[in-house]
Formats: sequence, C-alpha cells, structure tokens
Amino acid sequence: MTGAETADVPEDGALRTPDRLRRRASRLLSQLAVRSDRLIAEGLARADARKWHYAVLASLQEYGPGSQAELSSRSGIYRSDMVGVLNELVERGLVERAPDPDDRRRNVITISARGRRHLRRLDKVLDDLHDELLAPLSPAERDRFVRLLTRLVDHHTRNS
Amino acid sequence: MTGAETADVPEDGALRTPDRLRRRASRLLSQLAVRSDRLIAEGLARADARKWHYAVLASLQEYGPGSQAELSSRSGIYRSDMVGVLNELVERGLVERAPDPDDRRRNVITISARGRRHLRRLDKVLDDLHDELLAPLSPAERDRFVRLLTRLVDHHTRNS
DNA sequence: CAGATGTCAGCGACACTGATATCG
DNA sequence: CCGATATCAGTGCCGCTGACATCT
Repeated sequence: MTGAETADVPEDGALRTPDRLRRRASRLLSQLAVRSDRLIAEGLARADARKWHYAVLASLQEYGPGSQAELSSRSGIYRSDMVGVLNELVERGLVERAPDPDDRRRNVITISARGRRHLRRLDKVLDDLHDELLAPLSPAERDRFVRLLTRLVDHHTRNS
Repeated sequence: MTGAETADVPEDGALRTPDRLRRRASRLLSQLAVRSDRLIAEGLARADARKWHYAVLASLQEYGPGSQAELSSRSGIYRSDMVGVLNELVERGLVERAPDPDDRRRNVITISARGRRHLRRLDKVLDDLHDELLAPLSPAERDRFVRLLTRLVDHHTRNS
C-alpha cells in the first residue's frame, strides 16, 4: 500500500513518510497563505475594507502624514497601486489627499477622524480574524510562529 | 517616537511595538509565501520545471498511476489546470497519457523512466531551495516551523 | 540635465468558475 | 436522467513593469 517499488528514501527519520509533497515548507506556506488571504479578505470585506486600506491607515496613524511615495515604502504597496487604494480611502472619507505646497509634485495624505475610528474597528476585526487563523495554536505557539515567520521574512527582505 | 496618543495597547509584552502592521501573522505569511514562491519557481525554472510538475510527478511515484481527476485531488491542482500541466509533462516525455480502456472518459497517467529520473533531480533541487528558504533557522526550528504550518494547514483544510 | 512623483495601462501567475462534449 | 470526466474560456486578485507628464 505504501509504494514499495521505490526505495530512494534515506534513513533521515524526518522525511521518510510518503508525503514529502505535503511536508514541503514551500507548499505548506503557499497553501496557508492562500487560506489566510481569503479569510482576511472576506472578513475585511464585511467591514467594507481591504487589507491595503488597513495597511495605509495603520502606517498613517503610526508614522504620521506623508506623500504617496512615502506611504508606498511604509506599507509595501507599489506606487502604481497606491493610487487606487487612496482613491477608495478618499471616497470613504477616511483620508485626505492634498497637494503639498512645498513640493508640488507630491500629495500629502492625512488620516481623518473617521479614518481613525475605522482603523480601530479594523484592528478589532483583524484580531478576531487572526484568532480564527491561528485557532489550533496555543498563545505560546502563536508567538513562536510569528517569531519564526518574522526571522524568515527579515532574512529574505534584507537580501532584497 | 513610539506613537504616544493611542493607548489601546495591552500589557501583552508581545505586540506593544509600533509595527502591529508588520507583526500580523497574515501579512508575514503572504509576504513570505511570495518570496518562497518566487525562490522555488526560479530554482525549478533552471531545471526546466514548475512546481506543478513536481507535484504531479511525486504523486505519481508515491501513489501510482491515476486518472487526471485523481491526480488533481492528490496534488491539489484544479482539474482545469491539470490539462496544461500534463501537456507540458507529456511534451517532455516525463509521463504518458493513455485512454483508459475500462472507462473511456478517463486518461490513465503513468510516470515514465525519464520522469522518475527527473523527479529525483527535482527532489535534490527542492532540498537545496528549502535550505535557502529556511536558512536562518536551525534544524530543530525548521522542524517546529513545518509542524506548526502543518497543523494550521490541516485545520483550515478539514473545515474545507 | 538627472531624479523624484503621481498616474495609467498592462503582464503573468495563480486559484477558481462556468460551460461543453463525452461517456458510465 | 444523473453524475463523472477531460477540456476550454474566462475572471479577479496580486506583485510587478513600463511609460508618461509634471515638478525639483
């Protein structure tokens, strides 16, 4: 039953199960990322938001107003995509976009009072969603998981 | 400097840094998944392969020949996308696609000798790529990481 | 002039849907 | 008739590229 004709399996003890396919970190990672993205996207959609909205609003509250290019590097959204996200946020009255008098190429983006309220709500929504995402893990495990993820992400972004 | 006007941060000790944005598991997850996908895709491309090739070949070797629908559920590729992947594999002589005499709706897919050789090579390539992916982690940490990922993926696929 | 900025149009990959013809 | 199968066309999202006009 367990594929007998191929014996190229080492005595590793770690990967001798027949599901080397399923145990590959890269596969697990992209599978989980897809589930996670969907979970988050659907949860935020119920609050009439997308994850980019949160990223921009959070970066505005934490680091203050800024040009679109600045917001772009803060939040990880491409300059090209920033435009559309800001259009949606302005439309909803969550941020204000005003031309910078000191540098007329730029727009200064500021979070509004309504935007701050919305952000607080999104933070709660996200807390709940992450509770759902990490449900099978204990608090300590969640912490370890986030720490491992952080180290990996840091490593792969430093080497750009 | 550390955002003073908002005090909705509990004394958790875990998330009191101003980068709640960056520490969100969902964000870390999708960021890392993107990096990982790219790393794997580029590595496999150098061996004239894609990750779907590996998935199909590995599932064929481990579970034996099968119809396209079977391969689809084994490997997680959608039936619709299976067609194209198999076209590429047949083109390269790595699998054989023959109509099933017992059920003329089906094709029976079989891995070829060349496919088995190719699979062994891909397994080595993937080992190296995962070494690169998980570089900052010790062997024990890699194991823990994979275990955590597995539990999360399992949880989110059981509840379909 | 080089370089930064905001904007727009488009690409390729991916997970997924829907329709269709064929067959059990 | 229902259900499964293989195939094809197409959608929406995402990270990313290229080009452009404007301004420093």
